[in-house]
Amino acid sequence: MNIYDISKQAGVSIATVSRVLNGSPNVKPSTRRKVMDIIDQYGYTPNAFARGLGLDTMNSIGIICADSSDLYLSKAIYYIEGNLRKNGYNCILTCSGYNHDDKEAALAMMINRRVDAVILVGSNYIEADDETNRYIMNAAAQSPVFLLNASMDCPNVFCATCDDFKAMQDAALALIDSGITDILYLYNSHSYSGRRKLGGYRSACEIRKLDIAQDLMQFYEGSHEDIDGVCRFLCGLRAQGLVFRAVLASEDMLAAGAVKYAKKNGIAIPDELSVIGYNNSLLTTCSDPEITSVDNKLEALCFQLVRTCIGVLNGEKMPPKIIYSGELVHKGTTRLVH
Amino acid sequence: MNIYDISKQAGVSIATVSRVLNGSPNVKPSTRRKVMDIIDQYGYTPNAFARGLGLDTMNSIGIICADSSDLYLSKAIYYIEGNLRKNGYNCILTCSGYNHDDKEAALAMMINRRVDAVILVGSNYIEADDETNRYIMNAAAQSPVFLLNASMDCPNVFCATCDDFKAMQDAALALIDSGITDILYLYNSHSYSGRRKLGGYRSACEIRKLDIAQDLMQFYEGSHEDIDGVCRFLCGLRAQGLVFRAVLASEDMLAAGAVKYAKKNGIAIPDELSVIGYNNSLLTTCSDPEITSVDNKLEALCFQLVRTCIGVLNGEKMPPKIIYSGELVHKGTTRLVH
DNA sequence: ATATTTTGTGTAAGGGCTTACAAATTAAAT
DNA sequence: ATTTAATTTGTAAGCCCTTACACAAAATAT
Repeated sequence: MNIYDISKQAGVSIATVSRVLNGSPNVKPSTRRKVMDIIDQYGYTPNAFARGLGLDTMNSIGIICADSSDLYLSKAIYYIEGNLRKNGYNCILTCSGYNHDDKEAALAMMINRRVDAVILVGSNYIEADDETNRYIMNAAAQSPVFLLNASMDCPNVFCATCDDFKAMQDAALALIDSGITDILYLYNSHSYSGRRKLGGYRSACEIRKLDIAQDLMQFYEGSHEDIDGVCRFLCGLRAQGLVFRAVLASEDMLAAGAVKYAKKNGIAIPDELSVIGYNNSLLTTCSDPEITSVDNKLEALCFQLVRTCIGVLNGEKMPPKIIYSGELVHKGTTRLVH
Repeated sequence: MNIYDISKQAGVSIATVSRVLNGSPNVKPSTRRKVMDIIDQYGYTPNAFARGLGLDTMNSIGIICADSSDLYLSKAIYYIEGNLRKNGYNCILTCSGYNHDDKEAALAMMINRRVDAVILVGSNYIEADDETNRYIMNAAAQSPVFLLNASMDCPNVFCATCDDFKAMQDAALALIDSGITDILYLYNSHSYSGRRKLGGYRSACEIRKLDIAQDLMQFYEGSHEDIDGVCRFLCGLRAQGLVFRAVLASEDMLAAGAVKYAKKNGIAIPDELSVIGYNNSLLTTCSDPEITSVDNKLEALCFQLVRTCIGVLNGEKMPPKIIYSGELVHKGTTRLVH
């Protein structure tokens, strides 16, 4: 069943059927009705591929993320997909993993499929190195590219990011100003936002004239889900004699590991150990006590990113960068001076 | 830049270019090289829409889930997408929400886009009522449909499910057999698997000749992320005088709420209250003590579902149903007799 | 050296839609 | 009633591939 069949049944030309299908105003109401009746009767649906070929778009947008099951990224995907759908777009999702070549392949695949735009979800995607820049630029030459929680100066690349530097700086300052100086900064990503966060921590220490002991910045190499691994990792540090009275984590899951560590070792939270996480995810609520964490305004960022995307696709001039401020949400793992 | 341009540059016909592009064996090696050189030189990529039109497929598969940010569903998506990608398929993802019409619309959209198959992720999608059956059957008339954690007898519909009935029955029996009779069954979904789980609980009670007090089966209406809401809900039940010495939950998040409730009220786990969750997700590790939970073999199910899907698309005869057994993973919220 | 098979290549016909432009119909203006 | 303008419809030319079929070239058999 194709447009010719419908046109024959309705006694009109294919052009008229096409106009009806596309809601063109230049169709006599009676004709429209006649055609619609036939369409409904046969349950006809225009062939999306042919349509795509004619219009050079299938209204689909590529979403690439490293790992769609990640607590944080999955939320981003949810928000982005929902907003795009409201605007009439479909999403082609792919998980690139954290490997370089796979990321590039994912991007190339999207371009091949001729998506209208590509959204790179999660700063984990963007390693902020020249190699990455190169292939994102290549992609941007074909389709506009939108980055969530990353930043890049490149034509046809648009970003929505949380000011992680500032947010982490604030979190660190809050700890310092409540009298804690031995702050262990715990992170598990060298990604774009990972660097920004680390920078924020360092900057806070500088501002308050604290020495930044190298071993108070620890990189956790384990899986993104291995809370117990984090716990063991911290136990190890303690065994080595490292002293810290706060854990400032680049992700809630690391913070959850820190809480677990404290319990295991009979360390009182927040009296003997303060913990601050990042993302303010479900994990912060699940933990006991609940974890103080940075809300990085994910929903708003996703909303704005999609808004920008739609604008660009409609040919509007859009700002290349949107920046939101994070916010420290005080819960049970800190006792901060306000 | 299209296939004509390439053919002109390479001094061959478009048919030859097409053959090179599609890896046809009937091309002289020297010709292939000549064509490939031009293709590489211009970075040419065949138009996916035209290809789709010609082949009547773009190798894409629709994934529909209620909520891609759900801890459990997001994992399913991750596994499914990964497996499909390995087999050369792309995924079009959409979140239908829990509303009936939206689900139907999502399904219709996938069919319109002419996906090769549709995968419905999560039993939440399948309400096991006639209305749902109708539109899934409609869809199945166009493309094969694959259900994760749901079941349906319908041509062109294939399922991979965990035997939730049995798993929940086993969990309940384990509690009963360790001497606990006041088991509060807590659930938050009337979905296909939700019913199966409830059935398992009831069956266990019957087997052990326990009366099933109606108020020991409680439905939680709040959000799927509101752990505190669950906690309040249980506090409410307690205030009303309901006595229970175990919480058997249809989802880990509910179990996490139960743990929180116990702590808030100074109830010792597992001595005074046992808790069992379902899905064995990250939440079980995050909680203190860690939550005993049912592992429902999600990864294996996803693997098999995709395997079935690929088989069907290759024209192979595939089994319409795959059933795995769940497994109770003992952790800290129970002290069960083995 | 010729006939036969195998291999490689080209021509042309779709696949199903959109849309510019031409043509026909209808409405408004004179 | 006739001319002009506005509305509605149809024709045909793309969009860019794939592939059946025909034909040419090369390899093998006679």
